[in-house]
Amino acid sequence: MSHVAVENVHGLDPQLAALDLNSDLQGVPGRRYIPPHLRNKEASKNDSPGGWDNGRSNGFVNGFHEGRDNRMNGGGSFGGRGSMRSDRGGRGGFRGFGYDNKDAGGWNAQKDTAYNSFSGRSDRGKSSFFSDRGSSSRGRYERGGFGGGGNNRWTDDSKNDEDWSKPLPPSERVEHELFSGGNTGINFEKYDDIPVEATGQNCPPHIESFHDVDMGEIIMGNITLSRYTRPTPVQKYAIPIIKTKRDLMACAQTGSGKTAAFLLPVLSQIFTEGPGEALQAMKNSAQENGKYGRRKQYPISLVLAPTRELALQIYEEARKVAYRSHVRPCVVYGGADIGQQIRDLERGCHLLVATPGRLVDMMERGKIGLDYCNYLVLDEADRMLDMGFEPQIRRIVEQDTMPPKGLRQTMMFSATFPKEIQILARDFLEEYIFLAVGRVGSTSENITQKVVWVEENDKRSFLLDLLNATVIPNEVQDSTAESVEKPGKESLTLVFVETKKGADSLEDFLYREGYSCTSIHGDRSQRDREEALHQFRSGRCPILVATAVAARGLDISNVKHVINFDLPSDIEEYVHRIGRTGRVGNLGLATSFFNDKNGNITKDLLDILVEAKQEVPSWLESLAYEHQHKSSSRGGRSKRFSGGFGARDYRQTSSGSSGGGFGNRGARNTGGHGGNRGFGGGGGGFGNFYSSDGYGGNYSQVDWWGN
DNA sequence: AAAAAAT
Repeated sequence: MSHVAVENVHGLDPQLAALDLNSDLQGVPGRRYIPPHLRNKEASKNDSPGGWDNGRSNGFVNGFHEGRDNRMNGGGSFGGRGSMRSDRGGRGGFRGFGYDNKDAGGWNAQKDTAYNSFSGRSDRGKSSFFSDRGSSSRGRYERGGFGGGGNNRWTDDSKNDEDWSKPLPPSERVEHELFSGGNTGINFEKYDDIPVEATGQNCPPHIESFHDVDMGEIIMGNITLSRYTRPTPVQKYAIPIIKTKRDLMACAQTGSGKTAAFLLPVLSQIFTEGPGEALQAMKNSAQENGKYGRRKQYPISLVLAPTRELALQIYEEARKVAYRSHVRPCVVYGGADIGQQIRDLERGCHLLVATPGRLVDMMERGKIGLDYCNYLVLDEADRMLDMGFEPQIRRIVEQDTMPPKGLRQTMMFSATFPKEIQILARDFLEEYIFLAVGRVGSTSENITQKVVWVEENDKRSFLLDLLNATVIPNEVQDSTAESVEKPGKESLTLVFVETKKGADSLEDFLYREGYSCTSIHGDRSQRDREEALHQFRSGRCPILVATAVAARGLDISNVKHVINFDLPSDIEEYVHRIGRTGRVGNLGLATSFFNDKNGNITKDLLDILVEAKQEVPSWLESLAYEHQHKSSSRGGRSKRFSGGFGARDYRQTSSGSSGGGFGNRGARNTGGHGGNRGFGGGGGGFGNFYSSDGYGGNYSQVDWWGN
């Protein structure tokens, strides 16, 4: 479901709307990159110790006050506004935005039709195909098309006998489909001094350029098409490690290019080595089942991810890296029609991206055999190995036919990796190399982090003020001249809440307030989830209200602001959430609403802020100190708790960062909950403009979980 | 107590 603003109910104050974190300093030759925490120091000094800030005229903006050009773009192009809400259950609206299939037989049917018409289309159809492309994602409905690289028929023996390291012929259409998305210009040149730790026997030297290691013709071509110029820090280290067939546990900050760090070398290896035994296994399978009948697929590589949308995203990325190769990537995940996914698998599957539950299902149905899976990747590995997922991972990796560790190559990636999970992870690794780019679990300094004290009852009105200061209502977003100057400058805001119910009600509220918004959480149908993400990505709905489902891994360009309407209860979740902004060298802003309920995260949050060189509100420092003395023992297998074992302490080594956590303990006597936490110049600056609309009282009667 | 992940 998506909400598009009915009208511009909130006037736009140009001065406040100037949040433009992806600012002019980016990409301007000859001008030095200045990280957000170092910019506009003069203004910062004026801030009260309470931090957040003085109000509307100089908050949020990090020194960039240039006004935005407020041009009309006829924003209502989205169809009948009155029907905007009809999509919640049904299938209203949205035609013309990729949902142009009139067949109402379920959303999976759309894939079929899209694919059929797609594949049936000759190049004559190209012009219309190109021209109706808004910004990026052509979307999932063509997946399984030619995108995997062109070998739609593994049964074509003449092709299988070919050298997998040689590229297949190019296709202008596929190329355009895969690579016409937003430019992922990576500004990691500035990060050469980032501390890197690579431990383990015989760790190969890192590379400085993609040309420093032989990844073959296909990969190099696709790197060029993807407009990757230099490897990011994690790629510099992970690529040679993976190329030398080593197991790997890799930790690198959000948005630092982890996906390509494993896809490039893994696919490079597959291209070099060819299908091997898997080919014969598939031929046998085909003979048993009839040439065009059911075939069990034996992927050479498996990538596991914790959410469906992340799996889809990795799959899309894999299609790029596999372009012009013999490797056909597939993706399977729950919530979508399994028959459709099976048919896609049967067209050939050499690299499989999956969520665990659906993969187990596929294995039990005999559609997937992991017997020849030589490459296993756990993305968001700490999540995949925590309590919710660990049994399923063991089921897939240890209790089936996958080659044991030592025979297969196992790689794990995450931005966070609590020590206990690292230990658990060793079960799946052999002679592995531990790689930490930056400190494990730390946040990018490209993200300006703000923590502001907001009582539960004030959250909604505060959010509105925040949005008014940082979001341009849909109707006045420009799409013309300025966009040409700064491509893709849409400003997206991602609002995290703790519960599914909370997501529904907050989206509803924002909709009633006139904002173009949508929401995503695990109780939505898969179709709605993907639709919401698409509406957000495309900028159609520049506000997305989300639960933890969107916290990890999703790479959405133009997310300028992440708002923790509710703070999460553990610091890893916080790190991943705010990591939806400030990606690949861009700047971002993260604002977190903090109150009495968030005591459990106080200490870790403080550590994170200090580590990322962010301003720390003095009240937070005080609370952390109090909390440290108050709570002592709490248990939990996958959590770190209590004082002294904070966020920074689960690096594998204990070097560096001695103390320094509490910059100024003297401040503790400000009294914790005392008056020092003001957020609007002089207590309640952001008044309760909206508190009398009948919803505040209602809200205060429900408990913390909305029950 | 919540979210996620198969049906």
